[in-house]
Formats: sequence, C-alpha cells, structure tokens
Amino acid sequence: MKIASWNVNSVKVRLPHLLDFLKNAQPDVLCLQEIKCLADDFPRLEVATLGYKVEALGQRAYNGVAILSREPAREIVFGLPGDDGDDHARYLEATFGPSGAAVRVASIYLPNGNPSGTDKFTYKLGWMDRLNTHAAGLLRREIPFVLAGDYNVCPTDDDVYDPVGFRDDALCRIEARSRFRALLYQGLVDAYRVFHREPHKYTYWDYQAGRWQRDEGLRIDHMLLSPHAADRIVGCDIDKSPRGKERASDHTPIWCELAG
DNA sequence: ATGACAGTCTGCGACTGA
Repeated sequence: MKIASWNVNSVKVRLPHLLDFLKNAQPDVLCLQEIKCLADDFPRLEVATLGYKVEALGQRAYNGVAILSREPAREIVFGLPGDDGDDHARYLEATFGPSGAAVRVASIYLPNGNPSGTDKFTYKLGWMDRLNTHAAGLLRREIPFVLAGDYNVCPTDDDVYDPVGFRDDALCRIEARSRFRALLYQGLVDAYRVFHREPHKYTYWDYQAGRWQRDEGLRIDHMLLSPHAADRIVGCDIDKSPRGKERASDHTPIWCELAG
C-alpha cells in the first residue's frame, strides 16, 4: 500500500498538479492539507476519472483536509478529538486496505503557531497535546496506523536551512519540538528517517526570496508510523518534482510504501 | 527593509500562511 501526503495550498488552484501526481505516483491513499474549500466544493468528479474516491473535512478559505483513495474509506473520524470548541478543519482519519492488512490513516494539518508567544502558539501546543493523547489511544488498539501531513514542526536543526534564523520560530521552538519527540517516544517512527540520514532534506520552500532555487527549505511534512505499520515499511521518499512546476504549491509530496 | 510570494474573500485591500 502506497500512502502519500501533500499540502496543496488550494486544491482548486492545484488541481492540474494534483491530477498529474495521481497519474505519476499512483498512490493507494493520498492525504491532502490546505484544500482551502468546503468539502462540497472539492473537485470530486475530476479525481474520480482517475479512480479515486474522496473524503474531506473542509471550511471556507482556510485549512481543510482530505483523503483520496482507490478503495472506499471506512470508520471515518472528522476532526481531532479532545476539544469540541476547535472549529478548524485540520484532521481526518479513516481505515483503508483489506481487513487482513488494514491501515488507519490520518491527514493532519497541524497549526503553524506563529508568532510564538501568542494565542496561536498556545493553540498549536494544545493541538499537539491532543494529538499525543489521540495517538496513545490508537496505539492501545494495536492497529497499524500512519499519521501523515503538514506538522509545521522542524524536528531538529538538520531540518531547517537556517537554524539560527528560525530559532524563535514556532516551527522550531523547543515547546513544539518536545511535543513532536513525545510522539516518537510513544513508539512512532519518522518514516523518512528510516531510509534517509542526510541533513537538509526539505518538503517546503517559501515562495519568497528564491528559496526553491537555492534549496533553502524546511522539513515539516512527516509520516509518523505506528510500530505495526513500521514493521511493514519498504520505502519512503520526498517527491520534489511537483514543487518545480509553474504555479506550484510551496510544499511537495512525501510518500511511503507498506508491504501488503 | 516599509520588502519579497501566493491564496482567499471581507474583494482591487486585508488577512493568513511558514
């Protein structure tokens, strides 16, 4: 099962690139973030022509997550549990694959949290605490799962082109990094690091100041695997080709492949 | 450095993102 994740920064604008990616990468499951539209406005017919079904949690103008899949999603959860007052469309989770090799997959769009020291930063940290609590519940069920998406966290200085300049950025603050590590300490595996040890590999490059051309980016899109899912991993990589296109998203896809 | 870039709607400027 090939699972991919991509912050498309508007699914309407990125539709041609999305269709190209589905044709080229052929994922079984694709998690999307920042679709920036209502679920009813997702271009379902266009992706259906390529054989993909859509589950989406959207909102007007901002945020919004979706999961595309060849086979229908089961047992869908809309929204990250733990705060009934949270109305941001940032979390969608469902089960995919045959019952003998089922995988629970979540598409997550973790809050950015900038500027640090504001209510936005507090919201980010609270969201990460809820994600840790939710992951603990998933682990107790002993179902293989993959938490895929835009975490808005650079786990270490190796994941930032300018660690000094980003020292006080919400993406690099110790409060965010410690909560990301808490996910790892629960037993989750950073799929990319299973296969790639080298520093300065990125999934995001700012539109400004020629960051893409200079390869000055951030590694903030991650696929965290439960131990049972990690047992099955046979590959993981960042696909840089969509970022180089005209009118690209500022993020590029990451994917992993699980046996079975 | 008042900045850059890109998306959305409140729309031809303001807000958000990372």
